[in-house]
Amino acid sequence: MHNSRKPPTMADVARRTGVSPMTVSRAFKRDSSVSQETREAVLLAAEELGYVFDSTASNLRSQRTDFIAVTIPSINNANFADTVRALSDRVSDRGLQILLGYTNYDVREEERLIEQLLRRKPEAIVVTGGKHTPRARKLLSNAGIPVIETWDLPEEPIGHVVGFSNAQAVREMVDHFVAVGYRKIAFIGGDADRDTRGADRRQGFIAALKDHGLDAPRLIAAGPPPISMREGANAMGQLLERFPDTEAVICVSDLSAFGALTECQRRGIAVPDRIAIGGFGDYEIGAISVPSLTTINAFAGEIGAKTAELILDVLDGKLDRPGRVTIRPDLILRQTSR
Amino acid sequence: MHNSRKPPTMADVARRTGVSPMTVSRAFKRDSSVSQETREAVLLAAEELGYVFDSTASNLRSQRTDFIAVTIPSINNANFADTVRALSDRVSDRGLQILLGYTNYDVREEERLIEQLLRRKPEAIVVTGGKHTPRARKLLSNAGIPVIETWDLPEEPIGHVVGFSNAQAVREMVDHFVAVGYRKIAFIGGDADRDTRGADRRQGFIAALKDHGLDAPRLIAAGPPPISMREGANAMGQLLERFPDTEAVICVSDLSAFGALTECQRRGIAVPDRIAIGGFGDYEIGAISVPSLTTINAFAGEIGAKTAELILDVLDGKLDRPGRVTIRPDLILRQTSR
DNA sequence: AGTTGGATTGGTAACGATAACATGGATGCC
DNA sequence: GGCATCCATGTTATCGTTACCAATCCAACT
Repeated sequence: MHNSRKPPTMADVARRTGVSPMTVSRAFKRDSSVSQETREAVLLAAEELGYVFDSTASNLRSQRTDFIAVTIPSINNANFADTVRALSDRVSDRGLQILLGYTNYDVREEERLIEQLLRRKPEAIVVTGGKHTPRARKLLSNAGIPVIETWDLPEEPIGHVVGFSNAQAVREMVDHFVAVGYRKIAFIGGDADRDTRGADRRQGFIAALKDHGLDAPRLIAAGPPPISMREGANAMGQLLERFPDTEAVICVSDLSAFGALTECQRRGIAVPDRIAIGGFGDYEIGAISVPSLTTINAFAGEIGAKTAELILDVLDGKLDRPGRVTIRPDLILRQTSR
Repeated sequence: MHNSRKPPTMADVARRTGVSPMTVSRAFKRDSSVSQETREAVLLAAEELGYVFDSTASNLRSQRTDFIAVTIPSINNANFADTVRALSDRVSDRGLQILLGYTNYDVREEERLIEQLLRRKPEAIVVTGGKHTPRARKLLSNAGIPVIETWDLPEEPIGHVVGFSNAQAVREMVDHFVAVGYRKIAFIGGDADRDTRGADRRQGFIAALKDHGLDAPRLIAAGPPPISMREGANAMGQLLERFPDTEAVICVSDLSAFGALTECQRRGIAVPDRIAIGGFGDYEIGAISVPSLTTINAFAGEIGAKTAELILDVLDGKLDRPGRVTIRPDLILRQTSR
């Protein structure tokens, strides 16, 4: 019943069923023209033989892999996970599979990853962010497949875009904070260059303060991305020591914001009465923590969903020029701020 | 400079370099015997032509894909993400790439996913958990590649195992809780059948209570997995209403435990004085929350690392019989319990 | 000088599915 | 009845790389 020989091929299934290999091939496709009867016979024979469809051969001959390549900065981030999940859910029933890689928030690693992914000949490639090495840009441009940049609004997109302005989103939080009376506002974020979206948020923060004619910005560098809760807590400690009169702090993500909140709790500092806290990303923790976190919802899931739609449209030929889907982040006011 | 023709192949690169396609192929491999001079010439020509190595052809001819297939219940879970990250980091410098899929905590979906992944002809397949449909078991057994079950200690493993006993881990927490004087202990978890590791934890809980001769267990079903913070909070609300005299509660994960903690905070219930809380998984939130969470560290990263080691050993022929790596979870006592 | 051996390169066939085209038979329509 | 049409199936060649084997070259040695 079990043989330790070579695995069976379509030819074997064909022989057993008494049809041609071509018919077996058709039986394994969804919409191809095979009689119901024949298909069932083929699939039965395949199951009996323990035949497993060989994508590698199919990929080469048909020049289709049904892969959608996706790069994210970190696999361990609920925002990006939400995007990937929504994307995956919406393309998977079309037989497309996500081929995922992560860059560790490093454009050099992103370049390597992109090259590696393109060798697999995906049908489309989705990258997080709009900043890339020149070679990465070139690789993407020449790949001959749809390219979608997400989580950003690059000025010179490579192809399609589904994203939002990180700077603008933070600016709106600053506007609100100023409107309700906060003046001495700080920012907790990562080191300058690694996390480009984090850097954009900081830029937006600095620009907004300037527009409001406020103090020189109080910036706390919490270390290389991703900024953990722990690092957010440490950064809050630094902030309280270096700028004790700070009235509000905006953190690069809800994770660091929560860390900052806990540091205040440990020190007996009232939030938001003594200091207000704002986060970014609308992670679940921000909704459930006590007090709950003021934050910005960037609609991570919707980014994935819209990206999926866009990809399907392009692959169906329904969209022949670069698409640009702009997401409008929502400021969510909760208990850590007025 | 740019042509909208067909993408170049190795033959084009060979022609431009003045060598045979075979030599081009060798130039793209790491250790193959090509003179330094030739290799550089080939790679230069390739770059000039914008040639991108075609894995699909390579995969078919060499019968190697360098994929490691991995199934996890959810892409949005820090524990599994840690495992995948450690695994990925350790196999990627050997040129192996993770092919990731998620099952939504459903063995039927797992079966579908496993079949889909096996079609891609991975070098090995890593599955989370030790419970599968009969057909999934058969697919894995017959795949002819190393199979590694993780995050569990199945009694009849399919192949290799890197994991721990979920039941035993929770049992040890119960033992501790009983030792320090808690008697009325509850459990917050998911619906019975979906999350098999969660179900094992509940089983361990029930068995441990019985061994200690305690009350009928106070079980709160928080809904289908994954149990979110919000669901943990709701479950805590239910628990407080149905069993107001409960002294301690063990939650299926740190996320639900944190939700439960916040519910106590909202209701002004002292933790741990009025009720103690234990979690599972040692998520970052448990270490940083105020109060910090008593939990169980299952060494998610180490599971990934050991799995990687095991895979590399098997692929190198250094291990010819099924490996079984047992992880010993750690009980971490923090502020939500005595 | 002749032989051996290692390093480098080339020629040929094959991996296993399917695109493209062809065929036979049943059905529909005037 | 004759012809067009459609459906189910078969035949052939091919996708682009690389395993396998062979050939060449040069240095080192007897």
